[in-house]
Order: sequence, then C-alpha cells, then structure tokens
Amino acid sequence: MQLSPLHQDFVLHFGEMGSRWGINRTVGQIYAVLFLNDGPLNAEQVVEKLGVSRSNVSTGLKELQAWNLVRLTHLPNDRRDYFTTPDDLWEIVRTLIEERKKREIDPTLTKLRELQLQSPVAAEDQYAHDRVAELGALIELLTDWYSDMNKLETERLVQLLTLGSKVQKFIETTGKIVPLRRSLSSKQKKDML
Amino acid sequence: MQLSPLHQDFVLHFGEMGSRWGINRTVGQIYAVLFLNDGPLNAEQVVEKLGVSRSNVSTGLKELQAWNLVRLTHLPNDRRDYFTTPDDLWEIVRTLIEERKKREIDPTLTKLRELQLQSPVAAEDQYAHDRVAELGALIELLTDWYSDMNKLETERLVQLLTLGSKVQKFIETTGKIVPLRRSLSSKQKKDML
DNA sequence: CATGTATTTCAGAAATTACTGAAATGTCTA
DNA sequence: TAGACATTTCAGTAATTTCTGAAATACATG
Repeated sequence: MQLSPLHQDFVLHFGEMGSRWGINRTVGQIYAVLFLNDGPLNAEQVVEKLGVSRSNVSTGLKELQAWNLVRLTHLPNDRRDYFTTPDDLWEIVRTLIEERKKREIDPTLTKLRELQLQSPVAAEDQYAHDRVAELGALIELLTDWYSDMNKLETERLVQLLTLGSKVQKFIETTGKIVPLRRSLSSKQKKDML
Repeated sequence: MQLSPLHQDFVLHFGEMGSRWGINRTVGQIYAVLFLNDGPLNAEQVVEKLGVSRSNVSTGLKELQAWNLVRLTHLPNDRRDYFTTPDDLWEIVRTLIEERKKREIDPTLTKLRELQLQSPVAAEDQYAHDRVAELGALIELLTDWYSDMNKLETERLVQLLTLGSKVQKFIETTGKIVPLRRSLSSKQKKDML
C-alpha cells in the first residue's frame, strides 16, 4: 500500500468500517482514497495505492457508481476513466441518506403498505395488523419529513441544524399536538375496561 | 415455519432486509416475530415459529439484546427467558438511531479527531488533512443536532417532524448564516489568485 | 447433591461473499 | 483493420459468515 501515514490510517479505517456501512473492505478503501485525493484518480492509480487486483477495483468502482458516491470524469488526451468524490460534503451526505433510504427503508415501506391492504384480517392477526399499520405510519412520517427537509438549500439546512431543538422557541404553541395512535396489547385493552 | 400468511410475509421480508440492515437473516426474522407478537415469547417458541436451531435463536437473541432492541422479561413460576419488543415504536426508532450511530459513526468521528491531532502535516497531506477536518466538523454538527433533538419528548418531536421545513416560517431571519468552511482543491486555490 | 430444565458455547459444516488472474469485450488511432 | 490500451466479465479460490448438533454450563428444587 503506497500511502502516507495519514492516508493509510484513514483508508484502513474506512476499510474496517465498510462492512458496518454495507459495503465491503475494498469498496470502503477505494472511496477513502478518492475522498482524500486532491483531484481525480484512474483505476490503475487506485490499484497502486491499495495493492489490490485491477478487477477488484473495477468492481468496487462500479459499486460506488451504483451508490452515486463517485463522479466519473475525463482528462484531455487520456481515454482512461477518472473518479472523484464531490468537493461538497453536504452533497455526499445527501447522497448517502438518499441511497440508504432507497435500499433500507423504501422496500419495507412498500411491503408494509402491501400487508395493510390484505384483508380480511384473521382475529389472531389483529394485533400484528395494527402493528404493521403503526410502523408504516411512523416510517411515512419520517420519510415525509426527510423529503421536505431535503428540499432546503444547504445554508438553510445548516441554519436549522445549528438551532437544533431551540427551534421550539420560535414556534408559538399553535393548536394542539396530535399524537400518533398507539396499538395496544390485548392486555392493555383489558386494563382499560 | 409455523406462521399465518401475514406473519410469514413480514418475517421473510425482515429476514431478507436483515443483511442490508447489518444483521443476519435469522436475527431479522427473530426480531420480526417478536415485533408482531402480542406479548413476550421464549426461545423455544421462536424456534417453533421459525424452524431454525435452538442455538441459532440463542445467538440471535443475544445479538438483539446487544442492540438493545429486545426486552427480557419473566413470567411467574417460569424460569425461561421471555422477550418482547417495546410497545412504543418511537422508543424503537430512538434505539435504532442510537445504536447505529454508536456502531457506524462514533468510531469514525473518533478516528477523524485523532487524525486531526497528528502534526506536522506534510505538504502532500495538506488537502487530505483539510478534508479530514471538514468531514469531522460536519459529522459533529449532525451528531450534535441529533443529540439535541433526542432530548425532546416524543410529542414535541412529532410536532417538529410534522412541521418539516415549515419551521423556517417561524424563524425570523436573525443575523447572518455562517456557512461551513469548505476545503478547496489546489486547482480551485489557483483559480482564486 | 442428584435431577431436570434452560441457556450458552463451540467445533465443524454449509452458505455466502470477496478476490484474483486470465480471457473477453470495447474502443481509439495509426 | 490491426494493434495498443482500457475496462469488464467470469470461473475458480480464498475468506468470512452463518448455522447446526452436541457438549458444557448454569441453576433451581426435590
């Protein structure tokens, strides 16, 4: 691995974290190399820096492209593909959230809606059915909120994030709060009688 | 697998999604079974429902406990361990975010801070060093915001989420917005001269 | 303390995922 | 279009993860 100590430390860390982030070690390392590099790199340069096979780098770059995490560019008089990460870290964060939402949340939301449509509901399934509905409603609230916030330009977003929970203070207590309906276990229902 | 169609569909989905969520299929399925069940289950009951080995369930439950995603309870005159998921879905969401933050973000934030402390910085590392600092600052902004929002009681949180970006309207344009400092590539620096 | 029951540990098997080197494909240009 | 170069595909291998059944451990109670 042909890297300065700083690069190497960072790259190895991203490699180790890769599996927790849902990518593999090599993909994590490739991303790290591109992230730290001032300007685009081609596949062969990544191979030299990481000491992994050319085909492995090819596959890894394909996966990073599928995640929209790298940009493909070209240099004049050079037909090789060059790759970079965006300069703007907020763009990276937005992409990460978007892609993870797409992979980790959207399929489940779809499934939950599908399950809610299935009726009639057997008595033994009543609790489960309620639970599914409640989970669907909560995920929908969160994804709608995300979708709304994502429309803000970065400076506004940073402003809101910096305020944190202090935004409360800017909000007059307009009207009452409508809490999410909670499913109750049959035990709780009995207790209410 | 001894489950009603609704349960089975949900459980199989959670199993498939497991790998994307950083847990394995069985752990996902165990969680799904507990989530849908009205009341606690013991390990043997989970074995019957899923048709996997007792030891596999034992390991899976251990992992779910490590994630704080299940609660251990006991029934009178029964020394077996019983497990449930919390009734309150918001508690589940908070736990999920907390645990993923702990596993996927905190180690990297620690590493980034460690790397920032290492000096002197070689000329070739200047860009990388800036990039590390910028990433650290951004993650810190996000985790501080999260930590702040997490202090809110659920009803307040739901209120804010429901408002979404409309909170903007409640905020007077007090003072100027301070944007995050962005690192510049050496090319961009040249362009500024 | 012996027995019955619950849970955990663990070695090996099975399944899945990652990686390599070689071959195939694509593409530019002389 | 032949040759040079870039990238992708793919079969085989390596590494890792998951799963099982059996043995070990834990512990309450007759």
